[in-house]
Amino acid sequence: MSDRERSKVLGGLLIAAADASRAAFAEAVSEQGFTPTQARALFALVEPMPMRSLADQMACDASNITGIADQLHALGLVQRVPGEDRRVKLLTLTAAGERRRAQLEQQVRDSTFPIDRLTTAEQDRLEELLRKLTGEATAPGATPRQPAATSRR
Amino acid sequence: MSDRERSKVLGGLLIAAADASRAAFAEAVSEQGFTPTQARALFALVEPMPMRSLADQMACDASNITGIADQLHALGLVQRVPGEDRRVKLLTLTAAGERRRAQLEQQVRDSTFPIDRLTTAEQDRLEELLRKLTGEATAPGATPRQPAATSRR
DNA sequence: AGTCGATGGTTGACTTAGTCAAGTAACGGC
DNA sequence: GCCGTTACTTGACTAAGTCAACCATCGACT
Repeated sequence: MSDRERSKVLGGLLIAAADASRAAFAEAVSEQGFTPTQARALFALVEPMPMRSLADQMACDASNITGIADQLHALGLVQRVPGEDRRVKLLTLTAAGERRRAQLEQQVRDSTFPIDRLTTAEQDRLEELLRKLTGEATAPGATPRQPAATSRR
Repeated sequence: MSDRERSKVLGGLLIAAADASRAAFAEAVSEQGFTPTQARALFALVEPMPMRSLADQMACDASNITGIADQLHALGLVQRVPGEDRRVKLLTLTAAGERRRAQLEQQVRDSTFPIDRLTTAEQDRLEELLRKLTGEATAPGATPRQPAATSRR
C-alpha cells in the first residue's frame, strides 16, 4: 500500500523535475528562436546524417523528421544531400547552420538548469540512480566515471 | 566544459526516466480506456472540486478543464454541480465515476513502474535529490521524513 | 443602490508534437 | 527481372496546451 503511494509521489516528483529541465531547455533555445525539437535536431547534426538515423536518435516517427527538416531548411540551416544509397538524404548543416548551432550551444552552455542545484557528487549519485531506474548499464560509452571534485557554481 | 556536458547528459537521463514513467502510467490507464490527463483528473477528484481548483492542481489553463470535464461527462463519470458561488461548478464524480476511479486506482496499483526497480533506500535518496533539484523544501506537508520502514496509509 | 474590477467557466482559433496509413522510389537478394 | 524491404514524403488525425474574447457573477467601494 504505502509502497505504491510512495511510487506515485516519487513518480510525480521525477516528472516534475524533468518538466523543469525541459522548460529550462525550451526557454534557453527559444531565446534563439528555436523550438526544443528543432534544437535537439540541430544538436544531433554534428555531422551529416540520414533522416532515418535522426528519427532513431530522436526516438520518433520518421515522418516527423520530414517536417523538422523542412523547417530548418526554410531557415537555411540544413540541406538534404543525396546519399550514396539514393533513397537516403543526408541532413547536412549549411554554413549558417553550423553558425547557429554554435550559438545555440553557447546559449545552452550559459543557461542554468535545475540540475545545477546539485553538487557534482550529488549529480553522480543521481546519475547512478537514474541509470538503474531506466535499466541502463552504468555507462553506455561516455561518462567513464570521474573522481568528482566539488564543482563550482 | 565537462561540467556542462555532464549537465546535458544528466538532463537527458532525467527526462528519459520521466518519459519512461509517464509511458508506464499512460500504458496502465489506457488499458482502462483513459488518456493520462483524464486519469489525472479522475485521481484528483477524490471530492467535488471547482474546475478552477482542478486547473490549478493540474497546473494547466482553465480552458483545458472544460474539455476534460466534457469528456468525463460524456462517459457519465462526472457532473457539474453548481456551487454556492454561482459562478463555480463543482466537478463531482457520479456513482459510475467512483467505480471507474477505484478500478483505475487498482490498475495503477497493480502496474509496475520504472521506479520499482529501485530499493526503498534508493527511492529515499532519489526523492531527496529530486527535491533539492526542484528547489522544494524537504516536504510540502505530506511526507514528513520517516525512517523508511513499510509505513502506514 | 449602482458601478466596476476581478473571478469562474466556456468557446474558438491556434501551436507543438506525435501517430498512422498509404504512396513513391530505390535497394538487394534470388 | 521480380519481390520484399527500406527511406522519405504526404495527409489525416489525436492529445495537450496556449491565448484572447466573452458572459455571468461576485464583492468591494463610493
